Amino acid sequence: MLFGEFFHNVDQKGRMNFPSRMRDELGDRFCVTLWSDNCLAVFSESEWDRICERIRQLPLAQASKIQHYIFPNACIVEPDKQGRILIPQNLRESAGLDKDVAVIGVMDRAEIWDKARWLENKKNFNSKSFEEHLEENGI
Amino acid sequence: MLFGEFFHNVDQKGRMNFPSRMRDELGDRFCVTLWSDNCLAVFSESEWDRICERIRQLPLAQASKIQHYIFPNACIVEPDKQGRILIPQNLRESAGLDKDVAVIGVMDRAEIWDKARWLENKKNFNSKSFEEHLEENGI
DNA sequence: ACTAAAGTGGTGAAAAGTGGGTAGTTTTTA
DNA sequence: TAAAAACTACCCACTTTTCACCACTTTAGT
Repeated sequence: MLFGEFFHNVDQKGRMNFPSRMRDELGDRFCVTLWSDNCLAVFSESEWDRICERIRQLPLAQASKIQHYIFPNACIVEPDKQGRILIPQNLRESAGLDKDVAVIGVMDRAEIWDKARWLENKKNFNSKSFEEHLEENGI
Repeated sequence: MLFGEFFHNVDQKGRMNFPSRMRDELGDRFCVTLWSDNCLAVFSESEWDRICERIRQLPLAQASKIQHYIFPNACIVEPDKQGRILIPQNLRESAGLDKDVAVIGVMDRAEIWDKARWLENKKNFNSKSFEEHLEENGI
């Protein structure tokens, strides 16, 4: 289970540290791909297989759109001895990652956001809207 | 079953003592997460698993909002030998915890409030409105 | 009043995070 | 095709943070 909020930065070489707690959870290789809100999603290999399986089961027409979004913008990364990963430039650009990034745990995946964008996003989802969602969904 | 009202304080390191009676009830690891009213909710691991399961079963679009609220603002804590737990900074900030906090038992969960906010909240929920609620809900 | 439990504060070792150098490989360019 | 440039993996050194532990104080119960 992935959770928490961590702030790191991308160095001049394009490396970024990945929170150690999450590395423990994700295994020593994981998949990074473009996701909704133009953030990057990080999956463990097993979780990634599950996603692929779900996409495989979609009708071809619908699958195609999703496939074109996800797969060209996906890669497998392996942290170095210091726990850093190298995000390919096209992914960094797509997600608008510059220097300061936020890594957040979202249940079965992690997400990498530009820090400023993440903080902005947080503001829009407050306690009140949370309660409404809980109610709507009967939790 | 959790009940009662306890007052503790957070030290400079973000540690806070957790009422021993509640520790007995919650087990030796438990989950703290941001909840409604900007307070923190504390669940036993089994209770937490139940909540996660319910969220997992929601349609992806709806689940996403709730996930983004809860999971980045959640953590699993384990009391130290003195019975203290460490609340991450982002949780303390989100819940507005400074020094004095109130821990209250609410049936199947505990809640952690800033003490002043809790006392303020108590004032607004008096005997009269309690009776009205009982009546509204046919209890 | 004495004993045990609960609560508080502080310290040091280990882990995590950060920056940079170097060497080997690949890509670009003249 | 050869030299230059860019890229990346690996390694080392340093700083910062985290966490487990110890010692002491306060509270509660008999």
